[in-house]
Amino acid sequence: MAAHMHKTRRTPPPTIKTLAEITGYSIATISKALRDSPVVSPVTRDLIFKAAREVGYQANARGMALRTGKSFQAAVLMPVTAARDYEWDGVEYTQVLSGVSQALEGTDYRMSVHVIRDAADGVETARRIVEHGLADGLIFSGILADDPRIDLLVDHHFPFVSMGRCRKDLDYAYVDIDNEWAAHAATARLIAGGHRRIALVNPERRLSYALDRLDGFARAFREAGIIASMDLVVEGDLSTHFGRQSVIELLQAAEPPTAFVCINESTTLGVLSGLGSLGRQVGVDIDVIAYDDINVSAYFTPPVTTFYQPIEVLGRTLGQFLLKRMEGEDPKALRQVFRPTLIERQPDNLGGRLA
Amino acid sequence: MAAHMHKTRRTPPPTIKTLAEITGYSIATISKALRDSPVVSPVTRDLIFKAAREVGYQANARGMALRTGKSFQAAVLMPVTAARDYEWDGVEYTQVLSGVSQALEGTDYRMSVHVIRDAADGVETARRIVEHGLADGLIFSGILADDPRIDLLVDHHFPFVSMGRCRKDLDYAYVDIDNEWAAHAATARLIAGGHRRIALVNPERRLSYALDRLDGFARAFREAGIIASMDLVVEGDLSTHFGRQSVIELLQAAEPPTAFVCINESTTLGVLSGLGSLGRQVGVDIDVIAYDDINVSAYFTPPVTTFYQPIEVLGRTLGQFLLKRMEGEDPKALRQVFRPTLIERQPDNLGGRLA
DNA sequence: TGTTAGAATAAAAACGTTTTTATTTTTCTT
DNA sequence: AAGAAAAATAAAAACGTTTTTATTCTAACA
Repeated sequence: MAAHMHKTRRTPPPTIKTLAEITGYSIATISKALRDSPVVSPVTRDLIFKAAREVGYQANARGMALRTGKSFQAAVLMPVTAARDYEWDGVEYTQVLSGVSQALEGTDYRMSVHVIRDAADGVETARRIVEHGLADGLIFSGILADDPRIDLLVDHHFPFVSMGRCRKDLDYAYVDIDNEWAAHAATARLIAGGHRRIALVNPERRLSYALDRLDGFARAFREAGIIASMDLVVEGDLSTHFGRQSVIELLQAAEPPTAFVCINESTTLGVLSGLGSLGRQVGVDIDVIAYDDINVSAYFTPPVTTFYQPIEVLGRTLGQFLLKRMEGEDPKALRQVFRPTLIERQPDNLGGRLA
Repeated sequence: MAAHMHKTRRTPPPTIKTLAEITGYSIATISKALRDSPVVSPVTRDLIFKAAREVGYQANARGMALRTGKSFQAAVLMPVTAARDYEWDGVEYTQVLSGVSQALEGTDYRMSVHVIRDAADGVETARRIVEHGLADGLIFSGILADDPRIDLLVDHHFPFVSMGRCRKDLDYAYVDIDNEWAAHAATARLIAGGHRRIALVNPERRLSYALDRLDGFARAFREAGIIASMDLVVEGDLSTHFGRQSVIELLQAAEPPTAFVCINESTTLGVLSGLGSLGRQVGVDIDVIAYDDINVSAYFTPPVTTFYQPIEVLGRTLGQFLLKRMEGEDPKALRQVFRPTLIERQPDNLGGRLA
């Protein structure tokens, strides 16, 4: 299809020196003009810009990098579980990357992705990035209640934005989902539907948002004046397998749950699969409220009530915040907590039989 | 937990010049020694390495980059659909990134991810990467039957490995899944089970692997001496929504399908959802064979037969090939086609009633 | 009409490498 | 033991910027 224009690319790309020759100014003036320095007169500035546009000048990133010590890289730590069998896990990360990349569009920054296998790997990678100047800023998620990466970066005054908050009171920029609120809302909804024995499928407790969810869960019971079913809280990786196993175990309890609050769609699929294999029907024998990562809960049979927050928006905010942070903005001004929206797909009251 | 060692990092990181001062050699000798040049004597080489190890010397990437003109970046083009509603799409890309990153581990290369919204964006991004030297090599997927990116990169002698083959006979490195084989195997299995009217849920026809699948589909019928049900081939994005819609439309046909071959798990979930809403039971009224991206088909109710190929392995191979390609290896030596494995979860013969 | 302050521009140095060229040292010939 | 060849090392240049310092030019002042 493409008519071969074959731009016999033999001329090296124009540099600041090329512009100097064309315009007759020195490279120092060219550099200052291009960076809009006030010391260069407006008329020469325009002249130089025109020339730059004509020859299609693009600043050489390597030259800039060496001189300034910057890398023009925004690094993202992407967690990937080592467990071979749970491949769904981490799936929503494409959305994060997409969002960050959107925010970076049009800037000099590129997005580099560093895959991390576990928490220790994450700290190690963060340290390498800081000490070797592999990037000018960092974005990461999976925040622990006490996250060594945050300590490290705050210590080194390295610009970063975390997706999630730790439980320490430090000055850093973050973007988060209001997990306490969401867990509370889900639990309260089920309690209002008549449920008393509610299971919470939660991540490992060292994760900060696991605690947030526990808090919300407990608060809903407290506000209703009911003893919270803390014995029905299970913790694990967020795999489909884990969801399925949890159901099978919990339903064998002496006082089994009549409802489930699930942390993500992966576990939810497992929960539904487990319920199906035990012959329990969602909406009849049991209610399920989930958290919608990748917008697919509508297709579960039956569709379940979820809380939904498009991750891409978080990603975009992360990127925007990081840009500002790298320009030196106060981290305390760069914080945002998103509240997911409730999508009601079921009455969540076992058809009213519990009310 | 962490005892604050607080490495009052005031000394700048050691450079080649530092090593020169320590050892007494010139920076030229240091550089050559570190790069294992044969002109430097073994004894001084060892001396210099020892010193380097002692002070923890790490070559400055920016200096190297400027001098050599390389960027030490391996770029990956990550497609993200603009469509707001289909968020599952592209989900398996975390596996690709994980694999590539594994291959790059321990090398000087970093992985930079460029998000692309559509085919045109992909070409544009590839061009920018080549012309501005944003990376030393490129990995991308979603190969079109006639893919302008491949033409562009071959033209410019730019190192790349594609995930998928185009339909032109060019010298380039690729990693692919044997889609023709897989589609053939799935279709043949259903034919053997007694099916005659089989639907194929396929991607858009401009994608190279859509054609591969069509070929395999048609071949299975041809080999069985049966007229292929080409009227039951549907093409679209690979969203859950599309899968569901396809089922609903196809089952209204005069001669509706008795079986479905699905391209990925996202569409499969849609297909199952559609079947469920029409009251059809998989394994009873209809058979479904799918392609397993993210290893979650086991949890569908009922579990369906799939072909499975861990994407991470492809990613790792992509990375390994790219490294070799960047070192100048012949692209024709860097080609691999993976055959997925069949995971039988159903008899796929409608309980024998068709045989 | 010289001085001089300020504006505009130029020159030079620096960032950390690699590579080309030059110099010194060692080893081999005879 | 002198000379040449080979081996080892050093010096210098270069990559493309930015920044600091130096120079030139213009205009204002006395």
